[in-house]
Amino acid sequence: MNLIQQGKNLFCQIDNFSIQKTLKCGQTFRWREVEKNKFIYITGNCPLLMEDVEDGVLFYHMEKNTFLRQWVDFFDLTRDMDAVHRGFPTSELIQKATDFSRGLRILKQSPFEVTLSFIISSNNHIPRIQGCIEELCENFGEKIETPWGEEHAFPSLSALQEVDAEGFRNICRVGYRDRYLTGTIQLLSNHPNFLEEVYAMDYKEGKKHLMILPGVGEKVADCILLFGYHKMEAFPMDIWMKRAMASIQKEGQVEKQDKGKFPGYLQQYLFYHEKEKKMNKRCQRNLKIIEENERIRYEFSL
DNA sequence: GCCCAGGGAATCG
DNA sequence: CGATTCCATGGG
Repeated sequence: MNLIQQGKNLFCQIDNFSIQKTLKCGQTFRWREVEKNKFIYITGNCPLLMEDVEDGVLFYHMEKNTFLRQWVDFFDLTRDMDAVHRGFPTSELIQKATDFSRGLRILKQSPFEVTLSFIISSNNHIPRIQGCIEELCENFGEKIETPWGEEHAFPSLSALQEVDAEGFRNICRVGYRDRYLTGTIQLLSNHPNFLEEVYAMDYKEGKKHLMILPGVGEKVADCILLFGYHKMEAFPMDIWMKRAMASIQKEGQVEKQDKGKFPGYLQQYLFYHEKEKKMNKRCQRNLKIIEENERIRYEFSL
C-alpha cells in the first residue's frame, strides 16, 4: 500500500481495492454514487467522498494520518487478499465469483449501526432497506456539515430511546420490525456494554450472545459478526447463498459445508456475484424492450 | 394484482 | 430438535 497526499486529497495506491464493489456488495447501505465511480458514504458520523481511479482509490478531504489511524483497519487494507483467494475451495463458480468480485473489502463497521441495519434488512429488499435507514438517519441522526453540504449521522442509542414502535413504523416504514427495534434498543440501554463484549468473544460465543437481541437470528447475527467485528468464520446464509451453495454442490468438487479458510470473504464474493448477475440480466431485458419499442415506433413512422 | 426479499419468532408435532 | 406460518412493505 502506497499513500500519496495530493493537496487535500489522499491517493491510496493498492491492489485488490475497489470502492464501488466494497460499497455495492450489500454489507452497508448509506452510500450513493454521485458521479461515475465516485461515491459519498456515511458511516457512523463520518462522511467520506471517494473515487475509484487507476491502481487504487482517491479519498477526498483526507489527511494521511487520519487515514492510517482510522480507515486502514476499517477498509481491511492490511489483509493479504491473495492469501484469501488461495484459501477458497476449488470450484468453477467460486473462481468466477473471485474474478468478478476482486477488489471487494469487508468493512469493519460500527456494531451498533450494523445491528440495527440488519434487523431492518430481514425479509426485505435492499433498495427498501436503504430507504428505511435513510429515514432513520434523517429523522433521528445528528446533522453533520461536510465540504459538499449537510448530511446526517447514524442515530445514537440515546436518540433512538425516544422513538416508539409507532414512530419506527410510520416514519421509517419498517413494518413489523418496529418491535424488534424498540426491543433491541431497550436491551442495549439496559446493558450498555452488550455490543462491546463481543470483541472479546470468539465466533460461536459472539453469535449466541447477539441472538439474545430481539430481531437477531442466525443470519442477522452472522452479518453483525462479519461486518461489525470482522469474524471471518461468519457465513450469512440467505436465499442467494443457498442457491449459490446448491450449484457449487452440483459441480461435485467441493465437500459439503466446506467454505475454505475465509468463509466471510467467500460469502461476500458469492453474494455480490449473484446479485450483479441478476441485475445485469434485468438491464439487458429492459434494453431489449426499449430497442423493440424503438423498432415498432420506427415502423409506424414509415 | 402477484411474487418476492440479506428472516425471526411463535407454535406445533 | 425440524417444519410451518405469520408478519408489513413496496419494487419489479
